Amino acid sequence: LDPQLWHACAGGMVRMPPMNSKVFYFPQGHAENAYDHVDFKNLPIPPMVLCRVLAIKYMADPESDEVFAKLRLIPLKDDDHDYGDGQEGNGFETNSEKTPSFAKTLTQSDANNGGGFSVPRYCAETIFPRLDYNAEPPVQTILAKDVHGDVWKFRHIYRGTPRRHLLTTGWSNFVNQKKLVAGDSIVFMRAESGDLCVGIRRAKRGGIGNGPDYSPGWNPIGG
Amino acid sequence: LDPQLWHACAGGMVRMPPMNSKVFYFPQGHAENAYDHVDFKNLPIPPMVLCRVLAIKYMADPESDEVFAKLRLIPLKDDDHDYGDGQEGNGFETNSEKTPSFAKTLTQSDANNGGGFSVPRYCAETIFPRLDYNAEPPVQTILAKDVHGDVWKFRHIYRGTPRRHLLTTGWSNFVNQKKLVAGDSIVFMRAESGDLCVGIRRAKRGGIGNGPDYSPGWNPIGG
DNA sequence: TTGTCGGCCGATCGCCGACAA
DNA sequence: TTGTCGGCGATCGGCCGACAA
Repeated sequence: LDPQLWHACAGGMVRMPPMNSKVFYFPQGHAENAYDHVDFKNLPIPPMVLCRVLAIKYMADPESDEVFAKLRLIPLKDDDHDYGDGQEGNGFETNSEKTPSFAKTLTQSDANNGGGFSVPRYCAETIFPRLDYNAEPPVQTILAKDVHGDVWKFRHIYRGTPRRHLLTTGWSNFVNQKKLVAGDSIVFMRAESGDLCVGIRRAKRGGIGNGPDYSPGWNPIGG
Repeated sequence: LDPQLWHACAGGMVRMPPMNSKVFYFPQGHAENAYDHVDFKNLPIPPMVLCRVLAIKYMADPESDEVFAKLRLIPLKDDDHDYGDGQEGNGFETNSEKTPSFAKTLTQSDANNGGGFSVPRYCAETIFPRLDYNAEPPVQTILAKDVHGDVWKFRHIYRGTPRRHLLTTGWSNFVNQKKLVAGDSIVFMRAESGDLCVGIRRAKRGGIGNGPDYSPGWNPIGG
């Protein structure tokens, strides 16, 4: 999976350590994420372990398209305090080689069957391929690659009074295949190759404050 | 799973040994059914083992509804030749306590989306609940339990010129849910309780002589 | 007796601009 | 600028008898 698309899907809050950098590994935090609750109090496991990042694998769930990463870590000896070996950055990757991307939380109208997708102007003008506004109506076919490399086709049209950008034909198929509902988010990104990519973020369900009422809104990524 | 429905789905060619009867177990035949090919030539396993049937479990695949059975066998000593202990029948169960059942291979018209199911007269008159032919048109709702105990609802009508029995509303839903195609078979059976039951037999696919051209036809079971 | 076909009617899908937040 | 709505035309599902094998 392309790291750029991975970061676009993960969102700006997610930072990854650079290769070969040093990180602290928290066994109990890891366990509590994977299981319900694990009591480390009586186990001979240190609360944190200084490690070096040997490998990073950017991945996406084949079913839900949700992204995650696998890190290969090797523990460093306690007395291995060579903080300044020059090879590594101390901070996180800033993803500053920014590829333009855009996320929008789906409204009821976006997710409704029989509806299209209302494309925020910023996304259409910044991320999508140039549209010929002289045509009547201005319309084009959009191809977008998802995290698995599958290509999705959409009809992109600029119409209505007042004028707005819409995805029509192909959109409802995408919603159904990906099982998207209002509150989920869609991510568009223009890769360095020029290809358009599409990813999704599922709304958190069932948690406190994550009821059926979602918060619609849009967020330029890493702005 | 009701043994009667199981036998109706399995078909008249399938006979099961009675409980406590003696059978020969063929390890290599078993292995070749489960795997591709197993070479027993250099293994210290006898070609057949005389066993006693301790238990029979009639089952159906949760996905495909296809039926199969699990037998619990215990090997008998070689010198255990008490053939005549009176408890057991020597032959197979004849399923002679016959519950009326009927199987039909689905035609293109049966399996087509948007079509109904053409009910052979014999099936409608022998298996289905009595239809009031004085009504205009003669129509009733049919409930049929599948191998999982799930109940399916069909509209059974007698119409057309010349008159014939059809399943309309509810049929295409059944076809889609069960992923039936032309060439598969459907089995109707009236249980001792009076309940109507429905099972399916998938057409063998991919084997020699099992091409897209199926052999339509109908077969009263155990006739 | 029953498999297949064309007709036809109603439901649904999905594209549209109007309108207002 | 964009979320929601009602309108409406096209498509599809699915019930029907005609007809012939």
